[in-house]
Amino acid sequence: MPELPEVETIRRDLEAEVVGRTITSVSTDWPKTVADPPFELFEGLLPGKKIKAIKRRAKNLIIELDGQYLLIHFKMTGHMIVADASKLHKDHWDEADSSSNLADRVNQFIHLVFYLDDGRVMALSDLRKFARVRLFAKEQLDEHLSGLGPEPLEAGFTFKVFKEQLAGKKGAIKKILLEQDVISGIGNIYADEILFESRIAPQRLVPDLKENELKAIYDNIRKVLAKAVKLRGTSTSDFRDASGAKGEFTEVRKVYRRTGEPCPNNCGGLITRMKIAGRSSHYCPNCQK
DNA sequence: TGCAGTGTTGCTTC
DNA sequence: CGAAGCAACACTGC
Repeated sequence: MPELPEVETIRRDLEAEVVGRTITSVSTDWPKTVADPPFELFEGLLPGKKIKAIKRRAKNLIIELDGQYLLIHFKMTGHMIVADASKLHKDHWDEADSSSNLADRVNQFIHLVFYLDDGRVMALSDLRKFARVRLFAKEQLDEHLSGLGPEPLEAGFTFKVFKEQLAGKKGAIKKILLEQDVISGIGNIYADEILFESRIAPQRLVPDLKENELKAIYDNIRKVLAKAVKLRGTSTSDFRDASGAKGEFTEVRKVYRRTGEPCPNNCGGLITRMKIAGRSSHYCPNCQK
């Protein structure tokens, strides 16, 4: 789930908690988590590396080490936990926590652990095991990120840039908002929320959108994402911040996963779900035209 | 019980 | 070229 607001929440937490620490060792129960280099090499390269900074580009978290960069893409269910090492058992991934709430049983889904020099760990929890970690030199990192579209919350993302990015696009606006080379960082939750706030139906084709409609979408991309960052993300499923807390956008989201509920605009319509480009889209057929 | 559905992305196929 | 399907996994909910 981690989209821009969730990855940014993780980034801020890690920046506060682990910058300046040195990695003492690494451990895994799912070596495929490390895509490059192979884990046998990876685990030998990291001990002794100091964490210099924590950055984010699109939905990627970037941990800057001495001259190298750890890039983590969380895909569907990945997130980072910082805790005292004593909270992890030696065989922590074989131990089920007592909580009945699946997503709170963090230990069970930890697949990669960075032990730190202050007795804590920085751990990747990932129920579905789709997350991937890569270790890069600067040039490789830049190359890896080179195809991404603009960061929607940065000053450079103007209405003019937005329209340039949409030039030549022919598909449904919902589908285009999810394309990371058009705008980076938006996923299924926030695409639905942005279109609801903009009163635009998700299946509307980009070439048919009028200037004022494009402006509404542009404004709401920034408003919705900024609000979600402020509220530390959405936890309709497993997302947790580095301390294990849920994101508060979950409570204020208006359409995502609210199929059948009354429209929050009190228009009398019901939130409807439809598939667009293979993805669930939630919207109010009454308000969104 | 079984199976469709789930936040992402990239690869394959047509 | 684009669009669609699917795979990578594990769990939820109908």
